[in-house]
Amino acid sequence: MTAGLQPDMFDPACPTTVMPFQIGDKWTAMVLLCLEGGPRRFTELRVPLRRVTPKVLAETLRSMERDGLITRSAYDENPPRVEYSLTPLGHSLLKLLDAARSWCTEHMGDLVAARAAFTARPAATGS
Amino acid sequence: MTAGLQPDMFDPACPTTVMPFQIGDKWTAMVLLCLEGGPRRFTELRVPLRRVTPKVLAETLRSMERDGLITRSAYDENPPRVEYSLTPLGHSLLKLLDAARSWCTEHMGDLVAARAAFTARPAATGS
DNA sequence: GGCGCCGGTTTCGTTGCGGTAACCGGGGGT
DNA sequence: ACCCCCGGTTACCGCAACGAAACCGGCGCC
Repeated sequence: MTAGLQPDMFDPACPTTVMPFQIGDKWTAMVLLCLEGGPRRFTELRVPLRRVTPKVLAETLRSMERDGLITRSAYDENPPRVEYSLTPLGHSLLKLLDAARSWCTEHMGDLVAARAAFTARPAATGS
Repeated sequence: MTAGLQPDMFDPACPTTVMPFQIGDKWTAMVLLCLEGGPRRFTELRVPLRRVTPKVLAETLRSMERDGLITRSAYDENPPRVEYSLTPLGHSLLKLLDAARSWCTEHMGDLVAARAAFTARPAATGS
């Protein structure tokens, strides 16, 4: 069943959006996650990331390839087929990403609470 | 001895600049590191981060305060004194930052090598 | 012959982060 | 009177990232 690549697995309204992390470009972490279950094709990657335009996805994949996180395999078939898969380096980065995700699930409540408390500030009633 | 806050501890030429991480804003991780050894004042923070302008540092500190990573303590003295210190949440984030730094020291060689190999590409000599 | 699939590229526009420079207010030193 | 210190704020600017839309070439299908 395509190993859990649902169209909305990266909902932009997901609260983790507010978390203070970034791995590579905006979509790098999500690509990493999508490739965790094995190689994927270009259009296949656009499904869970369906808001991303081909241009941006291509840029992301290029820089990830350049950094040795993924490999690109093009098969001369018809229709053309291109598969992206994680390298060992990509896998190791995935572990770090998991650590970051653990931090998020563990502390997101604190962060949201801190923001709420900050918004409801004393408003500097000096007078 | 100000616990190791040297002016060049975050050299912009540092190779870790190429690493695919980001915690919060550009300077957040460095502020975290600077506060590891105890509370620091505004101008004191500008020493190791001496390239950062007061505006940007203020923005960074504000958002960190908003997220509950640091606390701001203003003392009504003369000259005015303001101290920033880590919260427990900030400390926990520091641990994650350490994990990221470990990944960097461990895999930076791979990444640099991958980039070098990618630059020296076969250049698609189709003809 | 026209349409669609696949894996992109090209062009253009917008947005927002980061940076530069100047200024501020209150006090103290000389 | 003048300047400096501290902890900022304000106005302005440039660049790179992100995004929308259109296009591309080779092939198969109908």
